[in-house]
Amino acid sequence: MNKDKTFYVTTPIYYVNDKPHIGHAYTTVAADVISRYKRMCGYDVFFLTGTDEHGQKMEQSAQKQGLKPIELADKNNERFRALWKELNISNDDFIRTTQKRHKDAVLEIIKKMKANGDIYLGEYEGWYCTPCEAYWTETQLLEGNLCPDCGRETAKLKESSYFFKMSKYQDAILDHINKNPDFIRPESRRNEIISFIKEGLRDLSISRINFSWGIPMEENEKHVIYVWVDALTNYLSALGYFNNEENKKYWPADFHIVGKDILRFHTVYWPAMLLSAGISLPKSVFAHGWWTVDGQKMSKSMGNAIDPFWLVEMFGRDAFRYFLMREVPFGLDGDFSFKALIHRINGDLANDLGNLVSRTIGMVNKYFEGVVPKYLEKDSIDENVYNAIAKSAKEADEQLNKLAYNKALLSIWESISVMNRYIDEAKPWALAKDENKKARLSSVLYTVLDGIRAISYLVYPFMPETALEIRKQIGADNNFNVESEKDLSKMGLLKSGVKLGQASSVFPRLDEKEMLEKIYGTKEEKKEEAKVEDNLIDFAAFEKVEIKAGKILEVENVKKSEKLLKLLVDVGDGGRTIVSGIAKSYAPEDLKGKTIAVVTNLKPAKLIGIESRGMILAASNGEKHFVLELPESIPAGTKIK
RNA sequence: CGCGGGGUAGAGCAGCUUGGUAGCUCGUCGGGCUCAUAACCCGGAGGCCGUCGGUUCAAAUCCGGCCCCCGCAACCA
Repeated sequence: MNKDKTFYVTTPIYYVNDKPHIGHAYTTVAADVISRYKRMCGYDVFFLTGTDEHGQKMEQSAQKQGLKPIELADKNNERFRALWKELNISNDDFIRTTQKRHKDAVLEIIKKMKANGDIYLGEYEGWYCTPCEAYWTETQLLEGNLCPDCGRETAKLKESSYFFKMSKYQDAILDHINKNPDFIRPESRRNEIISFIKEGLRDLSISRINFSWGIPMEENEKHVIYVWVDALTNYLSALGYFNNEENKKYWPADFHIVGKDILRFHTVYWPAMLLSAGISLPKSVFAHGWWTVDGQKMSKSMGNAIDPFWLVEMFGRDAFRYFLMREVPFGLDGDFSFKALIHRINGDLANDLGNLVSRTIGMVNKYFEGVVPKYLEKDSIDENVYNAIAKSAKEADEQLNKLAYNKALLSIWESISVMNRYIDEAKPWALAKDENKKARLSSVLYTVLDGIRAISYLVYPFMPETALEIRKQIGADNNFNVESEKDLSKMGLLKSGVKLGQASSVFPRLDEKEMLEKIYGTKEEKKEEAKVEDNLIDFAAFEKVEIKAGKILEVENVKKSEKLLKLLVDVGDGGRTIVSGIAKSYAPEDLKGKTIAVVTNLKPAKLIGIESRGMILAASNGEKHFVLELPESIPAGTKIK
C-alpha cells in the first residue's frame, strides 16, 4: 500500500429513526465499490459511514416507545450495521453522533467558527404555537395567524438562538464552485445549487432551546446545536481531525456521496462551516438519484418500500449490488422492478459472465483433466482478448473515478462479450478433435482462463464474493491487490499446471415466472400483515371525520401553481373555498357542476396564500387522481357515513 | 415571462459542442454452432430523431415559435 495515495469517501450518516431501505443500500454500496476499487489499486482508503442520532424527532420517538433516546439509537443502529454486514460493506469506521469523539469535534469546530467571529447570539423570530410546541414562519400561518397544524392562535415569539454568519461566505462558496467544476456532481445539480446561492444566503440559526436531545453549546447548555451542524461534522470527527495527526492526512475527502435531497446541506452549509473554521473543502460532493419502484415513488403509505434484507435473501448480495450499480447512471433517478432485476441477473450475470466461466471450465476439465494448460502457440486472434481487457481496464478506471458505475460495468462486459466471441471463433471443441492442434487448444483455453482472471479483478469491487469464487474455480490465488491501476490489464499472470477448483454455477439462471410468483406471493402476505397491524382505527376515530356531499359551484386554476385547483364547493353552507392538488388530472371545466364527497371538518390550511377549508376525496395512485363522484340527485350537505 | 434538464425503433438510453452514413442494451424474428447455465455466435425487421417555420447544397445536430414531460424553488389537507 502506498501511504501517499490516500482516498477518503463517505456516505451520509443515516438517521436512526428510519428503517434501512433500498436507498440507504444504494449509497453505501456505491461508496463500497469505489473504496474496494481504490484499495485494490494500492490506495490508502478511508471509507466512512455511520448514523445520525440526535434531534427532536428521536427524542419524541423514544418517548413514545418508553425508551431513552440513546436506547432507541442503540437499537436502530444495529439494523444498519447488520445490513452493511449482509451487503459486504467494507467501511473502515462507523461513526455515531452520540459518541464522545464526535461531540468533542463538533464543539471544536464551533470554537473555530467562533474564533473567526462568525457566531453570535441573536433571536430567532417565529410564530409559536404553545400546544404544538412548534415554530412556524409567517408564510406557513393560516389567516389570522393561526397554527397550520391545530388551527389555534399563535404568538409571535422571539427565541434566543445562536447564529452562524453564513451570508458572509456566499461569494466565497460561489467562487469555489465556479473554480472547481467537480465540486458538485452531476452537472445539473451544480446549476441548481448555484442558482440557490445566487438568491442570497441568510445567516443560519444553529441552536435550539425547545428540546434537549443533542449536543449542548459550551457557553450555554440550554442551547442544543442544530442537527445539521452536528451531523455534517461527522466527516471530520471520524478522522479525529482535531486531535489525530495521523488520520488528518485523509482530509479533504475525495467524495461525499449523498442523496439529492441533502445536497444543499453538503454544498452550502458544510462549505460555509469549513471556510469559517479555516478547513479545506471536500473535493467532490456527488448527488445520486432516487429509486422508484415499478415506476412509482417509494413510500410507506403505498406499502412498496423494498426491504433490502429480503432482497439479499432472495437474490444474493452480489446480484443485488450488481443491479444497483448497473441499472441506472449514478446521479439519475432509476426504477426498481423485480422484472428488471431478474433480467439483469439472467442476461448479464448468468448468460454472459456465468456461462463464460462455466463453458471454459467445462472444456479444461474435459480436455486437460482440470489443470490450467500452457500457452504454447500463439495466433493473432488472441490479441482480441488482450486488447479488450486493456480497454476495459482503462475505461473502467476512468469511469469509476467519475463514479460512473454503470459505464464502468458496461466496458467490463465488453470484454466478457469479446471472450465469448473468441471461443466461438477459436472453436476449441474442433481443435480437440485433431491431435496435431493440441498446442493451439492449450493456448486458447489458457487465454480464456487468463482473461477470466483479469475480469475477476475488474468485477471484484462490485461483486467481491463472486470474484473470489471465480478465482477459486480457475485455480488462481485469492490476492486482489495490485500495485496500481495499470496492473489490472497485465496478461499471462495465471499459473499453468495448477489444478482447477471445484466447479459450480456462479450465477444460476432464474425462472422468471416462478420467481415473480414467489415474490408477489410473499409481498401480498406482508402487506396484509402490515395492514392488520398498523392500519386499524377504532370507531371513535372514524366518527370524528365528517364527510358530506358537495356541489362544485366554481373551479379555477391557481396561478403560479401546477398542481392546485381552487374550488368553490357548496356543502350545505352556501359554498366554501377548497384548494385541491388535482390540477394534473382535471381541468376546471371537467369538475364544474359535479357532486362530490368532501371532508368538511378538516383543519383549514393555507396553500399558496389561499385558505382551504376541507378536502375533496379522490382515489390516487400517486400520479393520477380520480375524484369520488356522487349522483347528481344527492343534495349538497348530505352526510356520508 | 422564477431557474435548469429533456422529448431519437416496443422499453431504456447514446449521438447534438466540431451539420453530411442515426448507434447501443433489452425485447422481437430468422439462421449458425454444440464447449456451456434452453447458453453462446451471426443476421434481419422495426425510427417522417415532439411539432411548425428559418439558415444551408445538406439539419436529429445550428436559429426562432409552439406543445408536452421531468428536476429545483413554491407547493401536493
